[in-house]
Amino acid sequence: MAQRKFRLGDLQLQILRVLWNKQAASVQEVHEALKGRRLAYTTVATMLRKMEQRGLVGHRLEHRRFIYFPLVSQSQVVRSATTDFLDRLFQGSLSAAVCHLLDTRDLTREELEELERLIAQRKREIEGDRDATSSEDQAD
Amino acid sequence: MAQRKFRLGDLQLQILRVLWNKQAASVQEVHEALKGRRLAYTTVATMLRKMEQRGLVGHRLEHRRFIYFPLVSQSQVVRSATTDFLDRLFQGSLSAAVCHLLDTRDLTREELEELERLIAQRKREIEGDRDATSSEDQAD
DNA sequence: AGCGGTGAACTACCATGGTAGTATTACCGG
DNA sequence: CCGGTAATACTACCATGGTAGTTCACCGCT
Repeated sequence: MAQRKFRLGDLQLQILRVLWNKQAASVQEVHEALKGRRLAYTTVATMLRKMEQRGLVGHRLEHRRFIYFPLVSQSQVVRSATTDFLDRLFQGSLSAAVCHLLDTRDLTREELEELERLIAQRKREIEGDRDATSSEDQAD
Repeated sequence: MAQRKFRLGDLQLQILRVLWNKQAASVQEVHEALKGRRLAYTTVATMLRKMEQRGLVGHRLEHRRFIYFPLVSQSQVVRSATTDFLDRLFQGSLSAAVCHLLDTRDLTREELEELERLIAQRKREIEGDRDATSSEDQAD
């Protein structure tokens, strides 16, 4: 896969999030959705144009207005950002990262149990995967 | 604590990593440690100087050479970068992040169990913290 | 038909990370 | 004492993210 890394800024990410949510949106709508940041309308428009140049979003014309839509999927972006994060800070080691997370975030018992649930579920999934995928039994 | 966010670039992070490992190092040494990147000596020196301006590192004079040392701890940086990451991509939700991690990284059963161990351990720690500071004989 | 509003385009500007050449300085060995 | 070497300082340049003003075109309304 190795899609070239999307190194996105804050604003770009927020804009994309709006587009992911709405599927598509005019500059107005994006600006509105981002009103917490008190940006000028033109700032949003400019950013959108820059993002289009980079292939992150596209637009179509509709009643004289540009309707922008994402060209990259949330999972693509999140995945690439995560890889980036793990590489940069933990040399790619997920467990090192989780370890740090557990040590430095104040998690409640409930949250920890939530995580346990997630892991247990995932474990079941891959067990199932292994049994179902093919007949290559790998005894360890 | 809310230490102002350290938004560090790749090179800066790598340099800091060298300094964290060695405690302190001359430009030469840093340059050497980063030879994989094929940087000019002056690039490293410049970066170090810029980082000093930002308060990330300091230096002392030793036999006419600058010996640089980190002024920020690894945990400070990692913590702030992690917060940043979680905020930017998962609106701060750790479990959303872990969830994504589990879904998109291909983890082996062993890795998952390693994570379970980490979590279980952490759970014991906070339980112990909460109602039994001295008796560590908490069976679950 | 002119006019104002809406939206897009263009341009500009700043900060920062990254990169490196050039100038300067200071020490050391012959 | 002098030149070479090694290290630092200065400066410059580029890319990108972020921010916004100005200008221009067009549409609908009075």
